[in-house]
Amino acid sequence: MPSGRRQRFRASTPKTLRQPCLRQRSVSSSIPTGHGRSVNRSTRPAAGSSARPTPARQRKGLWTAAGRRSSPPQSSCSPAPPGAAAFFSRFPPVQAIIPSPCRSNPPAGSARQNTSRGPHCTQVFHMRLPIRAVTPTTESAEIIGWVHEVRDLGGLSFFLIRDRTGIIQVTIPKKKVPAEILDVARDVSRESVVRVRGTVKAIEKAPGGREIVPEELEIISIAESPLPLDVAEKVPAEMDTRIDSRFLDVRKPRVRAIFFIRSAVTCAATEFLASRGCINITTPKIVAAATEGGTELFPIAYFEKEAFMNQSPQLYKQMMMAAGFEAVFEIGPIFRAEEHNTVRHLNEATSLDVEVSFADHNDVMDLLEDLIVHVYDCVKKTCGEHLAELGVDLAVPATPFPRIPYVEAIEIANRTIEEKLSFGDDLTPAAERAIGDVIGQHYFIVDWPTDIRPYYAMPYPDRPEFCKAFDMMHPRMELSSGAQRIHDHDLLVERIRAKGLSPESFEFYLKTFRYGMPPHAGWGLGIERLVMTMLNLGNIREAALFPRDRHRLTP
RNA sequence: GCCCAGGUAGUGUAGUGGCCUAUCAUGACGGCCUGUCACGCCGUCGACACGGAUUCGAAUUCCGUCCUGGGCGCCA
Repeated sequence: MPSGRRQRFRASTPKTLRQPCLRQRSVSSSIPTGHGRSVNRSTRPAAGSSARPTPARQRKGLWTAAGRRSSPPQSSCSPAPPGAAAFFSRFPPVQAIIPSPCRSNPPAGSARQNTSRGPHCTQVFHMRLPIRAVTPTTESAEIIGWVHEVRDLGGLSFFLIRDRTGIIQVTIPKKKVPAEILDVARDVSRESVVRVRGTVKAIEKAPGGREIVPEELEIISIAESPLPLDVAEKVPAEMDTRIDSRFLDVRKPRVRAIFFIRSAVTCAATEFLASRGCINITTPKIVAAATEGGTELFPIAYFEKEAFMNQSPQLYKQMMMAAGFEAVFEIGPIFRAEEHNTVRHLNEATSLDVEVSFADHNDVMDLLEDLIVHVYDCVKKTCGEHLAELGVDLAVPATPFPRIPYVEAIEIANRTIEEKLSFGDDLTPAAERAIGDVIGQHYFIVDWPTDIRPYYAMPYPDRPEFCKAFDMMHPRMELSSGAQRIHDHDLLVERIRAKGLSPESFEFYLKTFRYGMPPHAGWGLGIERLVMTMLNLGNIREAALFPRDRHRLTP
């Protein structure tokens, strides 16, 4: 039997040193769990009891604690992310770790007024301080976190405890702490969840200038050993291994930083678009027909009908122009059944889609570049620490982005690439990189040949072989594509036919063009690509929590 | 889908026919160690993807299967 297994069972025995007041608090009567059942708290093993808590019993105790809800969640009208504001309001220094749109400032004093616990806070754990909040001047603290590293020097041992706010050192001078704490410390494995309460000492030698000497130490959830990958990053892991155990991979501060920043990106984009009058919509992801032909669709069984996963909200956001919403946006998943296998493609991606009435392609390009700048600016202002973790020195792009006609773009590319492009070719990745090297910043490619753009792109009236379509490029790759759309019903039908598609299968869409359709324009932007290029990530899978690619369907 | 490269302890690697009962690191376990911060030192543990073939002899060569990474087409 592996030694790790043996250790796990030994560590499951209750080894908790509690103060009398804490004992009292933990033996309250049955409480609602918030999960449709009640759990009697007194089932938790008493300190020093000889009862062996099974892993199931341990989890039960956790559920009890985690499920407790003293009050309904606060309204989400608060500018801060729902839930997060209340949860962190007691610890103002920590708010900085939750990226929030940079224009949103919580009302002064709100942190102090709101003393009720947030929806995630619990009775048992409400004394817990985020690790960030423990400073050299803190007198005593109770923290809960994961065991990041253990260094046993003999008479002295160091435990690094990590939560999402940071890492703190817990120092155990073996001759000075109670034997019960030593017993627990001996059984702790890396990545276990532990609760530590103790005095805080300002020590220059310790990380963050402070450390905790424990008066209580409790294993809340033991981690099996060996770990599927090394969270402390002494040994690297390959992408595949990392995704197999993504929940562990994301515990790495560096990986976590990517997703904190991604959250800031989507929050900032949402806030920006709302401030420009765009209405946040949600459109169907299960659809009956292809949006624009071309890309492959994932078929699904929909009762007795044939259905597909949506490849783009394109048709629906245009329909909302006919609905008179005038400006809409959506951040949601898109599905592409293409069998590509590259570092910049996912089969399930996140798209930020925008559509605006009474606007042309130039108007929405202006909007897009303003959004990019706003998002970069917000990330730079609110995510400094996460950027530092990733070693990224973020430069906010300058506007206006150069707008290069397609014809010029292929000329630029042809100066350096081997396989020359001719008119009517789409840009190859090599061409994108060649142009990116010349331009050196975000840019647009405009005035595309009508033939290589979707049917809904508006041709120029005076030279219909070109259309009012554009791509927005990062020097490394395409981030967004958009266009002014055709709003004339008959022209649209003509273009659908010209693409070899059947207008009949688009009737639900075409119908909206017959009862008053305003001129409109819009674009779609890949969130993973935006994050990938912003943070200079080598693989788009780094920017998706649970990437779906050609071969991966789990986790 | 096409092309290329791979699959060796939990993780990351070395190893191109006998020097391999397989290297190094990390890890786990045991021991020593009171200021570590990738702690250090000693000892122990743990692996050649699967099936077939060639050979006196295969981690190494060949064939097949499964799996993975990257490039391309296409796209965001």
